[in-house]
Amino acid sequence: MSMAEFKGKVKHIQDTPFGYTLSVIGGKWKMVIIYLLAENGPVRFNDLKRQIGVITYKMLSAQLKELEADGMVKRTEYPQVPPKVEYSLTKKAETLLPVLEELCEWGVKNQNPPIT
Amino acid sequence: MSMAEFKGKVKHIQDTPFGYTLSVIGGKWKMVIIYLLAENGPVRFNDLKRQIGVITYKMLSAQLKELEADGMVKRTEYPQVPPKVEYSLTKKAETLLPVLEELCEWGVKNQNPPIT
DNA sequence: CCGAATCCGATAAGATACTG
DNA sequence: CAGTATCTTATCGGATTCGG
Repeated sequence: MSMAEFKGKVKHIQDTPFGYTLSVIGGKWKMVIIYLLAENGPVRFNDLKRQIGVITYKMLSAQLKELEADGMVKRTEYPQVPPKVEYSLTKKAETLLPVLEELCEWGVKNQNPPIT
Repeated sequence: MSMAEFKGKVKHIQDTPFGYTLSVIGGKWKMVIIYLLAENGPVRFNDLKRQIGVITYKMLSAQLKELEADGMVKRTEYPQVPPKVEYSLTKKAETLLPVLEELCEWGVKNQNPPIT
């Protein structure tokens, strides 16, 4: 890598705080999962799948694992038969809810806007 | 209108205002594109590609088309050689910027949190 | 030349059967 | 019930090509 290649190099979005936010909530289903966990409290795996509707087991499992790794979702396993696992939001995730509310409000205002 | 007001009323997330918002900005690169257009004003195709860094021509082109179809991005073509096309945000997209700003602030607060 | 479409191999996502 | 394993299908990345 030469000096010339560095010259005028733009800072990549991935390295910004905004990029961090996107890495945490930018997955295809992550905001939906957070939205539903916020509404319906601690919820079991299959319930969550039913609420999302079209997601597959594999995707839900993967997204939950990533959200857990990023400290957004808490996984609670109850040692019983049949197994019971509940997912809920962490405090960190709850600090994001007001912003998601605003995204929701933006949707209300822009989904079927009056023709002006 | 808040997220909580939809509790128990809607079966599928995609039919809610929040689902609409996600359909508009939920694509893999869409928030990044809006963010960069907001910061750097009208910008040309290849400049935008350079700023994003890792995106391919194909993806950038597709995402811009979808954003344009959703009324978020304005495409201005200048009839000259070599071709020049500038992309900029619409007023609709600008109403979303305060929310994106909050997502950015959330990233600032949560990217490298103190160990507690 | 710049913006963008095309072709193709690589990768991610979907469907569903299966296990502890 | 809560996930995995496996196979199929759709999407994406990268190079190349095209059109103005």
